[in-house]
Amino acid sequence: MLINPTKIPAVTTADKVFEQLQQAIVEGEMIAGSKISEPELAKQLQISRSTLREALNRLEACHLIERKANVGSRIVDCTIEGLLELYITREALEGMACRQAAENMTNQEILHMQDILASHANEKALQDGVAYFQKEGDVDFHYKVILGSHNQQLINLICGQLYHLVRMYRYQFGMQSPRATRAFSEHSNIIQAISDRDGELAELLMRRHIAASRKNIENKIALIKDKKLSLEV
Amino acid sequence: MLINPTKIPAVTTADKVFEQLQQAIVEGEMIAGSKISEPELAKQLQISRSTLREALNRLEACHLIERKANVGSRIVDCTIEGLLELYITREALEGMACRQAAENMTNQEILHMQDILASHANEKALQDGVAYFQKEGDVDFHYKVILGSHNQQLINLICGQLYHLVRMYRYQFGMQSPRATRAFSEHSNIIQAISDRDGELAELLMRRHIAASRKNIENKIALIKDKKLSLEV
DNA sequence: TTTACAGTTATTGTCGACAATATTGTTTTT
DNA sequence: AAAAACAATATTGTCGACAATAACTGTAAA
Repeated sequence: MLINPTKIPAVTTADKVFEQLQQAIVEGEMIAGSKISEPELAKQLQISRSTLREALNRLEACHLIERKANVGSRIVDCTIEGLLELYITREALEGMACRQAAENMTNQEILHMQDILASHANEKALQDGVAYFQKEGDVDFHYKVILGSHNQQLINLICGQLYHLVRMYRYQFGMQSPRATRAFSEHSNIIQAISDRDGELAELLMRRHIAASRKNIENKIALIKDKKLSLEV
Repeated sequence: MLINPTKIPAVTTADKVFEQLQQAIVEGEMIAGSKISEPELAKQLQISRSTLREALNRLEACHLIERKANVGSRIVDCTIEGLLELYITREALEGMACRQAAENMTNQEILHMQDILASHANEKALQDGVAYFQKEGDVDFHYKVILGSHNQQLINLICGQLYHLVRMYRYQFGMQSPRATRAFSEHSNIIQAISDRDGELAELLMRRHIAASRKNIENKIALIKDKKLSLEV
């Protein structure tokens, strides 16, 4: 399973450290909001501070850490507002990517994507609708669409930066989508629009698909707030 | 005039070098596509290679240079495809930013933006429609909208990364928009939609505004190709 | 008791040197 | 003569040490 389709094999040690730290941050092994001590972490990883700083620079580039001059680096905090902002941004970027995919994907690419979805459908039938998201089928589908846009600018922005944050939020907030079956049919409709070369519809459906996830989250949050309120009163 | 509204005062020398190089690349002083020699440039700037590399990392983060491991850094070169991809991306991101601006801007911010436009209108009248774009009034307007979205994710992506490239392309291709007056009225309509709190319309108008620029460029390119063709034949 | 200041400590930023890798030019072999 | 292998050179990646800045602690004054 391909987690990051734009990944270039890490050759330098700074690259490897970057990937290692990226995973550690995304999966919550390094706790969000905490400060990073360069000397300590360097000793722990058995590398020099320069090499570590090289890796930290790249982590900063994909917004997984924040740096202040002469002060230091902190792992980003996951906030509700940040999560919603991320979804808004995804809606804009992936919507456009989907439109471009409808225009630019090759017939072969489309066929391949249809195959993937069909195989997911089988797995889903077997495992009663739970497997799809647990196996990152969702992420996989979105990646396929994004790459299908053939727009390097969009690909870089979404895969290179946005999606690390997306995965981080998924881990931090333990989001196993309960919307699996509905999302599956939405994916199916999107692919249909793409294969019809209907860019406008494809964008619309993708935006709805992401907006639905966002609203789902907003509802949950509102629910939690209500509960808290009722507990407090 | 505020070129980069998200700019934090550069405190460290690496920061200053970064800004210096950024400007040099954007304005074409360092020629696009050329290779960067770390030892040479470091000596030229009278800083150590480590400091230079720190700056190069940030330039890479905003896609102004490209690095290959163990090979080196090159300044990105501006291609027609890249330019069009950039406009597509802007359409998606700034369209959404505009929608959010309609939802999130304070009344005061809206009033301020209306004032700005009005003052531009006067200048324009005085200087016969040329001044607006030369004074970066266009960039300024777009910045205001983006910041007005109050969406940090969008702001970071657009101002932190996309717009350096946008400005680079403007310099490289010598784009003084001839669409000044039309763009001005488009800006006016967008502000109206924002002040009406009509997010949907605001997004639509902004997307049209950017798409119109893109199509304008596409037409020019087609024209050039035709000329070349007729010369060749 | 709180606040302001000074000295101390620790962390970050910068530097020059060394090691590893890629490129170039030369020699050797087919 | 062309291609391949090898050596020489230059460039990038990594390291440890020093300098500059910020954070902390303790002391003195209000």
